[in-house]
Amino acid sequence: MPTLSGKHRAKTAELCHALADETRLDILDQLKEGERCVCELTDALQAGQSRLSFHLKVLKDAGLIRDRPDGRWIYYAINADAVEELEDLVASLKVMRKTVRPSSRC
Amino acid sequence: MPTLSGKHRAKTAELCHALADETRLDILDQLKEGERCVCELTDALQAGQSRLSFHLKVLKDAGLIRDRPDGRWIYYAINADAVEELEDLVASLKVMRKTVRPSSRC
DNA sequence: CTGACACATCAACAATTCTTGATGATTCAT
DNA sequence: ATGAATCATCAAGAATTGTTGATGTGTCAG
Repeated sequence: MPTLSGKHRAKTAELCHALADETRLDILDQLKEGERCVCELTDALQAGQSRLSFHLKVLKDAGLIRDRPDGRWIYYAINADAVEELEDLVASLKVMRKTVRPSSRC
Repeated sequence: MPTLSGKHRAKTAELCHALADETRLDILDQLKEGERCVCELTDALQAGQSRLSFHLKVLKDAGLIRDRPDGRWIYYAINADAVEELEDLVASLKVMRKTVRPSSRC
């Protein structure tokens, strides 16, 4: 339901912003394999703990991932709902007019 | 074909970055109705010509739009190919393992 | 209770991105 | 030719974003 225009515009921009960073794409690529805690991610990607924590927060705020605290660890995983929102965005881009010249006025 | 990992990662990030701005989402929303020249866009959205030119370049560099010079005007339109790339990205996010705990080591 | 571990948060700095106004190139009308 | 219109580009500053190292919080093992 969140698409290009209207009040969802800001949320759409936030969602895309979260995807607009290579470190965060790496994180998502890891999470595709299943839940991961931060220390596993710092191993897999070669990044400092502070840096990963920052990017995980960006992804979480955008709703792309969720966290599940378990004792001393916090497990992160992809949030399937957010992926659906992305599908809606792409779908809305596909709905294009085929008319070539409906405008004027310059 | 461009997904999360590998050499396409940078291009994916660029694509998402182009979508991560409200002004650019507004532009795409306008272009959904068909081709538009810059002066039509400056009218529709309330933005200076210089500012729109900047964002149009970002969208064009990412491959999301194309331009068609015609005399004194330049018409911009959505590039359908880029939308397909976005579909691939979303599709790659949907392919998730359902296993909950394949990892260890912390 | 103490020390080690996993993680978040903060502060300071670096890097990138966005905005604005000015200038330049090209096209068209007269 | 001249002047106006459309658009790109540039330079400078503002704003946002990302990085790094230090510090703080909660949890577990001994």
